[in-house]
Amino acid sequence: MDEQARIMQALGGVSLAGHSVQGGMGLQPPHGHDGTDDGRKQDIGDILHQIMTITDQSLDEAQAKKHGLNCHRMKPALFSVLCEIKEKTGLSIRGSQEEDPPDPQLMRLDNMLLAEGVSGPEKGGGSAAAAAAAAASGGASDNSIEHSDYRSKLTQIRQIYHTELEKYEQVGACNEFTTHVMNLLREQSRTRPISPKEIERMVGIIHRKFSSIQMQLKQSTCEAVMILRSRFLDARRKRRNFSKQATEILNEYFYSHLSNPYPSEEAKEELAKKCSITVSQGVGSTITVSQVSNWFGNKRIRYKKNIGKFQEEANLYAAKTAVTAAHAVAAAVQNSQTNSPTTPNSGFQMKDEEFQLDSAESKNTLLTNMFTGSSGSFNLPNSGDMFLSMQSLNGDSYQGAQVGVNVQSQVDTLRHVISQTAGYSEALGGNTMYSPNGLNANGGWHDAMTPSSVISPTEGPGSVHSDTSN
DNA sequence: TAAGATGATTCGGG
DNA sequence: CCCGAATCATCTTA
Repeated sequence: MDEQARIMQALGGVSLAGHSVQGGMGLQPPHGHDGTDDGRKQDIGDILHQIMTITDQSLDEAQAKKHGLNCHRMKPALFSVLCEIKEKTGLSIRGSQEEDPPDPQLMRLDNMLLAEGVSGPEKGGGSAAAAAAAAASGGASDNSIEHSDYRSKLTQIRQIYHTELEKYEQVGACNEFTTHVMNLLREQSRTRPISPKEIERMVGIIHRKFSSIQMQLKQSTCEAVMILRSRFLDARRKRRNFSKQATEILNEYFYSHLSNPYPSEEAKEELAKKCSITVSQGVGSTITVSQVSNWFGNKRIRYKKNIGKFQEEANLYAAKTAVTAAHAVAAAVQNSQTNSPTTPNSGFQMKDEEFQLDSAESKNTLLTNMFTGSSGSFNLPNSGDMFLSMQSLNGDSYQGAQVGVNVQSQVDTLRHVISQTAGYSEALGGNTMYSPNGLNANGGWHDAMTPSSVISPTEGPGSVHSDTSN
């Protein structure tokens, strides 16, 4: 290696200048006055030349020459000179490289591979990978398809990594190579001085080389994992719109609980299930609870941000819900008439007079009183606000009011049909779905408590509950 | 292809 | 941990 080159250089220095070998055993300065010196000089120059050119020759030739040199009468002298040179150059060599502290980068890589479940315990790697994947996904996902995909890819990487690593570690490529080099050095030690320290150093170099290969392996493994991960995350980020039915279900719920659009955990689950059912026949994907949460989060914020934009949608769903509720009521009528035990709308009787109230505010207050037992302490907009918003945004107050009236009358007629359960009363009496009644002056829902135990009118009693506000 | 819609993510607050 | 808000990235639509 470079050391050899250095020695060669030193030897070259001997042949050219000769000063560096002053005092060498039996060797005289090349510029001595003795006639005999010329002959020796010639000799040495010859030998050195042979040595220098030995690498240019074929193996056989070199072998032969090597033997010749080995047996040369000047060999011991030259050898000792080389020893001396080496002694001197050795210092600089030694100074040039030592230190071998645990590489911080290597440690980082190791840690990462361990964390990613690549270099961890062999068999349990799957779970580690899953954990890593779960961590990567924020722990809130159950998209098992992508998980398994990710895991299998990770396993692949892991396998490649281990087989490669084995080549360097367990199979002992490193040791093999080391012994080979040591043999070579032993062989060479006959023609040139090789100290144990030097061998040690050589071994060190080899080990470093191998560990740098290992490092590269780890590095590229890490890279692969990172790429895989980013792809995985990208895939997660890649969104697909929900199916129309799913959106409809969510919207129905949202607008029928507009005063408090915070579905409980169970409600979310139920919605997710419902949406998944309708979705699955279309696309085949499922909607998770967290997706429902996302949806409601987005919906709330966007609705609040621009109520006008959603007014039409709100009206649509209000009407739709009212119609659905009408069916439900009709069914309830039948049920109550037949006194069917399957309908849980048993005891709770709503007084008609309570439904005669026109003001949304008083209605809400009343409902609140009814269900919470407290006097309306929160800040609700009056019905004027509600139509005002429609007016200003639709540019047609009459139309907006008309819709409200239509729904209202529809609801009113329904109200008189039958005494209602709490759920129906909210669906009808508290039919705030087409107005932002739930929003207080600050634009927040938090104060607008709706009657507890709200039941989605589209489903009948006891289906999706959303009561507790958060 | 730009603009708008929409699902997902991130961040700070309670 | 949930929420609102801001933002990102993709999908849809005109």
